[in-house]
Amino acid sequence: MTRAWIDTETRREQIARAALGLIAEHGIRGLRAGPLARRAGLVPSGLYRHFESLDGVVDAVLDMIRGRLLGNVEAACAGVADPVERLHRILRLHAQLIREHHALPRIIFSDEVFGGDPARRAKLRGILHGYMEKVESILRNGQATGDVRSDTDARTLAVMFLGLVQPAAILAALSGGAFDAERHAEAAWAVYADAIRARQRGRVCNT
Amino acid sequence: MTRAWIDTETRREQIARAALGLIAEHGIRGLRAGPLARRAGLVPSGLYRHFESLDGVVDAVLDMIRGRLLGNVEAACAGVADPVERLHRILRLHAQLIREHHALPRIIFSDEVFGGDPARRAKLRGILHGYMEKVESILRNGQATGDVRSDTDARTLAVMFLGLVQPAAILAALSGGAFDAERHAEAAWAVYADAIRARQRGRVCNT
DNA sequence: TGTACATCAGTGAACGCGCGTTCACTGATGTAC
DNA sequence: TGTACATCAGTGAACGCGCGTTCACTGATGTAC
Repeated sequence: MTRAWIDTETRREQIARAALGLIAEHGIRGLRAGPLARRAGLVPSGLYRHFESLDGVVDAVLDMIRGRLLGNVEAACAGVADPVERLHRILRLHAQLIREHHALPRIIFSDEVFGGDPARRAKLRGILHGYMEKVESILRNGQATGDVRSDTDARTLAVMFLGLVQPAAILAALSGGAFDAERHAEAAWAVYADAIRARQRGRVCNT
Repeated sequence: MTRAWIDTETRREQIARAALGLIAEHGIRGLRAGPLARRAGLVPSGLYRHFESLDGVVDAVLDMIRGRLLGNVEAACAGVADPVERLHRILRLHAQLIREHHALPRIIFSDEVFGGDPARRAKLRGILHGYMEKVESILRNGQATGDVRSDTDARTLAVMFLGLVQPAAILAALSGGAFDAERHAEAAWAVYADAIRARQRGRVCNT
């Protein structure tokens, strides 16, 4: 077998990507040295040229996820001013992301990340908080301009926003794709957008 | 040390309860024979008098969860006719349940359950589906009586309902309780209830 | 009411397997002179 | 321009630990006669 001589930077990426795939298929418990190495095209012991341990790989995966999430936010906001429209685009991208990487919910909710090392837990919290803060600031912005209702605080609306995809992601993962998360996201969005929009809340004219 | 001679039925319960506690504290990976046995007041090998394997314990825990969830639904519906009020009560009970048993989200999203054995995955799916169907039927009921908007299908509204607590549960678990899931649930409920209620959707009078 | 026996919940020691990680090595790549 | 050498990505074999599970046992409880 001919050895591929690849510099550590791209190897790290390959390995992280392979890890993401493995996790998507078998959960974080499926992230084992053997299969991971094979998938990345080397031998188990070879992993340790590029990572100190498997934990290091998990960290790299988390970094990757953070990047994608924040990338989504930026992409969604680029060239769009309306806060509600921004959220809509974030939601769509998020739903797509989950379709492409079933791994996402699995990583975020895994004990590996959840229970285990406090440092890693803090890291995950940082990621979620970062993402949520973006959403929250968009909402607050909308409240300032009068596009979004002000009688509910932005944080609550932001957490609700997360709730638009999250359960759908789980149902999709459990049903093996039978449940269409993107479709749900779209339908739920209509309700949500309608609910957060500022309007005169009074009696309705039947005319 | 004096041995406690306890019949297998109550032992199974004790063990399942101990498992729930362990999972709450350390995630499903924390469900190991040693600590579990100690917590239940026996020796590791003693577990195998009552369960075939640790997998069996997990199954028992799942059964326990199913029982609690469906119990909540029943309790919430007892003596209440209004569908929206029913949902409100379910939501409150659910939020309480999560506060008392941080384990819940951890189990539901764990790979142990998620990735691993297809049979167990099906079981979890059954639990979630059962729960969701109850919610859905309440919503459909509301649509029939005209209390709930009919322009969105009940399933979508049901999944959204799950989304009211779920992200909150995760944030609470990650923040070690700093984030108050029950409080969020209540605030989010106001928005949700308002959104699902049937109303004339037309122009609004400013009087 | 006492005795014999089956059953069953408990114990500690040991087994064995999976799997992450280490180690000593090989050979390619880059660089100094 | 060729040679010597440091560096670094690769390999296979082996190690070692954690942990689920098994086993042979002990002694309590329930029951038949």
